[in-house]
Amino acid sequence: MSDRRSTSAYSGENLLFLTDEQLRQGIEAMFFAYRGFTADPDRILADMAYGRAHHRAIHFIHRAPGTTVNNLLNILGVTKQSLNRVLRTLIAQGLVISKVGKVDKRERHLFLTDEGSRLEQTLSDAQRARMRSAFRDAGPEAVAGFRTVLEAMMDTEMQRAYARLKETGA
Amino acid sequence: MSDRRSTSAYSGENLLFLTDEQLRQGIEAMFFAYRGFTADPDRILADMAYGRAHHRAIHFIHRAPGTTVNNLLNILGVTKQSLNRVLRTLIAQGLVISKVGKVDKRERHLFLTDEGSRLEQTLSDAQRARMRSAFRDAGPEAVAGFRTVLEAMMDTEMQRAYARLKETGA
DNA sequence: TTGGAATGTCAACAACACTGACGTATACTG
DNA sequence: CAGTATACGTCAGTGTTGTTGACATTCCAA
Repeated sequence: MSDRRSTSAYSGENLLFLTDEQLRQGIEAMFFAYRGFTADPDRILADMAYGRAHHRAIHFIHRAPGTTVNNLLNILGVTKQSLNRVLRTLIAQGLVISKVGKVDKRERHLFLTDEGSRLEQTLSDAQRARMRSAFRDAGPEAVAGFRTVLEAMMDTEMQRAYARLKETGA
Repeated sequence: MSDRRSTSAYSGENLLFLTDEQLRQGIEAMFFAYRGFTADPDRILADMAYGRAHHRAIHFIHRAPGTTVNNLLNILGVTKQSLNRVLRTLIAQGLVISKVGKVDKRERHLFLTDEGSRLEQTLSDAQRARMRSAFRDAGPEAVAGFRTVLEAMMDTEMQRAYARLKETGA
C-alpha cells in the first residue's frame, strides 16, 4: 500500500495475484461489471429509438465538440458505414448537427444540439451515478488501482486516445 | 457538471476522486479497456463460425460443467432463445454435449467435449495473456483495487453470481 | 388427474457490426 | 493543370446476437 517498492517484494516467487485462478476471476469480474456499467443507459435508451451505439456517439461528440467524423471513427473503432447509420438518425432527429469544415471543406465537424445535450446529460447522469457509487464504496486507492489496470489492458492506440481525452478534459 | 471544485466542503475528507471529471475518465477507461479485453478472443473467433456469445457460453460451461441451461441463462443475462441458438450450433459442431437430467428430465446438463475444451483453452489463454500482462504491469495493489471497484459496479444479482463462481473455483 | 409452472426448442424480426463497391467534393503534389 | 489522395456519404449484402411469440415436454400440487 505504501509505494511501488512493495511491488518488488512480490517479484520473487510470490506472484499469487498472477495465478490462472486470479486471472480468471479478473476476467469474470470484467464481464459482470461491464454489464452493470451499461445497464442504466441501456434501460433509458430502450424506450427510445436509440441504442448503445447512439450513446457512444453522443458521449464522444459531447466530449470533443467539433470532432470530425474520421476522428470519431478512430475513437469508436467501428467502420464508417456503421457510424454513419447512427449519425444519420441522430442528425435527422435533431440531436446532432454536422458543419462543413472551414479550413478543410471535406471534413464534417459534429456538435450536439440542445436536445442532444439534454439526452447526453440524462445518459451520463445515470452512468455516473453507478460509477460514483462504486468509487465511493471502493475508496480512492482502489479507484487508482482500477484505473491503472484498465489502462494497462487497453491496446496501445486506445491508450493514446484515452490519454488525449484525459488532457482535453482536465 | 461544472460543480464541485470545492471539495473542501466535504468535512475534511478528500473526495477529489469523485469529481465528475474523474467519473468520466473512469467511464471512458472502462469503454476502452473492454475493447482490449475482448479483442484477442474476438480475433481468434473471427476465423471460425463463432462469435463472442459462443465464447461466453463455452467459458461458463467449462467453469461449471453440468450446468443447466437455466443456470447459464442467469449468468449470461440473455434470453433463453438467444442462448439456445448459440448452444444449438455448439452442439451441432460437437463442442458441447447436452444431457437430459436424471432427476428432472426437463433440464439439460451441459458439458464441453474434448474439442470444446481445446477451443476454450485457446480462447482463455489469449484472454489471460492480456490480463496477466495488465496485472503484472499494474502490480498487486492496483489489481486488488481493480477487483474491488468492478465488484462494486455489478448489479447485486451479478455480485452473487460472481461470488458463487469464486468459491467453486478456489 | 388436471391445470399451472418450469424448462427448453423453433421461427421471425430488429439492432448493429462487417465487407465491398461506388460517387462526390476537396486537397495536395508533381 | 492533371492526376492522385483524402474525407465523407451511400447502397447492397451478410453475420452475429439480441428480442418476442408460439409451442412441446415435463414436473408438481391442488
